[in-house]
Amino acid sequence: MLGNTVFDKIQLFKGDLKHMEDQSDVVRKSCEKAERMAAEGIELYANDFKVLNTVADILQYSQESKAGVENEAPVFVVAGRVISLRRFGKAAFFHILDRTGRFQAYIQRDEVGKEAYSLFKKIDRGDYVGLKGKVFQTKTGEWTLLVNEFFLVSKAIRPLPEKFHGLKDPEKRYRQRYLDLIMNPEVRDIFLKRSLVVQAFRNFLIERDFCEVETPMMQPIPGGAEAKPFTTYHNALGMELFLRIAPELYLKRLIIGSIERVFEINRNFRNEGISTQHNPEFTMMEFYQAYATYEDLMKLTEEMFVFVAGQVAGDTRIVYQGNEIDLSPPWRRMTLYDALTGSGGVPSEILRDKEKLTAFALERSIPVKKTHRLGKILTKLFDVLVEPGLIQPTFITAYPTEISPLSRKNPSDASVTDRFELFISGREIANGFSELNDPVDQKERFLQQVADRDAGDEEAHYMDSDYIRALEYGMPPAAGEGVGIDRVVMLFTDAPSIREVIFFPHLKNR
RNA sequence: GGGCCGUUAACUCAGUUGGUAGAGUAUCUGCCUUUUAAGCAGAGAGUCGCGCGUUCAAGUCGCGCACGGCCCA
Repeated sequence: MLGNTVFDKIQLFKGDLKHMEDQSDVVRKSCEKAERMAAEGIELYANDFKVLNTVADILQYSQESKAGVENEAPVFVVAGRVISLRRFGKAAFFHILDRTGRFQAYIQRDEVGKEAYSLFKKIDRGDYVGLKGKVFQTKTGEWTLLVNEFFLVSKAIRPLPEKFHGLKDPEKRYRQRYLDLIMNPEVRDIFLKRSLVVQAFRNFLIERDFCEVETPMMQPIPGGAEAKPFTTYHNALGMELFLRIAPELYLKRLIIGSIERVFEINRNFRNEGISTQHNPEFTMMEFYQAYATYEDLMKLTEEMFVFVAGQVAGDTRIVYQGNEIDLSPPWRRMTLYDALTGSGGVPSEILRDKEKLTAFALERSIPVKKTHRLGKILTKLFDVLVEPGLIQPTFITAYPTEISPLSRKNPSDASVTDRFELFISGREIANGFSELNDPVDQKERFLQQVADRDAGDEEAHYMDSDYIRALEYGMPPAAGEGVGIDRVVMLFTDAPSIREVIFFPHLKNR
């Protein structure tokens, strides 16, 4: 069985850990060196060094102090990883890295004493050390910690990547992200910014009385989006489960449960291709607000992005891959039909003619299947002909009802829904709509989806009778929206690939 | 799924028309108490991604496969 092979691999891995014979020469020698140190009574992995300061504390003090006051200077107690090392016999310069940054230290035998200095001589780049001392300025003016007491905190037995070129190979950067984070400061900045983006979205919604919740990641019926799900199996329940493709139907159950403003920031899973724009698991923020319409949400979205931009970039103008993007509202709005006939160049007279539209698409080698209904063909055309050109923030509205099975129909034209998608830099960033709260209409929409699925559309929605029943208890009018967090982070960090904003993007097994 | 490119020491990379594998960093030894890719002298370190083929001889040529990157669908 599959399970056995997985366990076999784990056993093999344990074996590798026990014996390091097949390691490289460098690692083998480091292991021997560490063993010698341990044999001398040196604690390689002590856990009693009490850190009192960060690199940021020292930097702040240095910036505020003036040269020549070192006598009254405070003693700092810091720890960090040695990331550079320049030895001069009886003295050395080195930089340490902690969570707040990097700082230079200077150690002299005459300052720390012979015993501590002989320990220091056994230190390698990559080791964690603890330092006590005061700051001073070197000849070149760099603020530096003059080490008065020196401790080994944790020994490394693998060398860090080369100090000047660092770690470049993208595959190694993703598989060993910790090395990427140590060696490439800009990578650390990207992920710190990601944390700020998430915090900003969260604060914005909490400020407006939204309640943050968590709904199932494992669902008996995958719903809320058109996508292929991952499947899994629960042994005790004896049932197949799906990793969620969207939280939508659960969040709307909470709206029905009178949590009238609700949001979730969490992972979705879609069993589809991997590219610079797609990871199998990605972070989505969805929020729902009772008594709001899709027009309210477009306005809210503009305000939200201005807020996030302010928190993260300090400006509503950002540069993404060479394009300046201006997030200041109001953003352009146009219907899907206008976009297609406008920059899309589709003749308006064929927009509702499936035959002619299919021919039009195939002429441009846009893959359209016979099973596709009109709405789907329109979006395929949009994806190729319009989307890449939507650099500045743009709301596209009035999506066909047949491709929007959870959206409320437009009151004056039932063929389209009160829905929008937000595009920035040629990519879909958000999707929102007035929610369909009529259980009878919803059931009919699901039935149509089931028919599509039977006709071979693997991405069509499933019938979710439990959700219909919830709607039958009455749901207030509401509007909801999903925001692709990874793509927003890409915008604010100028990242060309989604893999640059996800710590551990999925790769094939080695 | 298709096309192009890549995979050589722990890291970054050279490697000519096919002829016994190279550099810098890192490691080890010695010297060096204000360096910034510190410096000087010496030494060790490789399943050239994997397999098959062509050849007297393959890191190099051919075919297949694996993994990765970019582009296209």
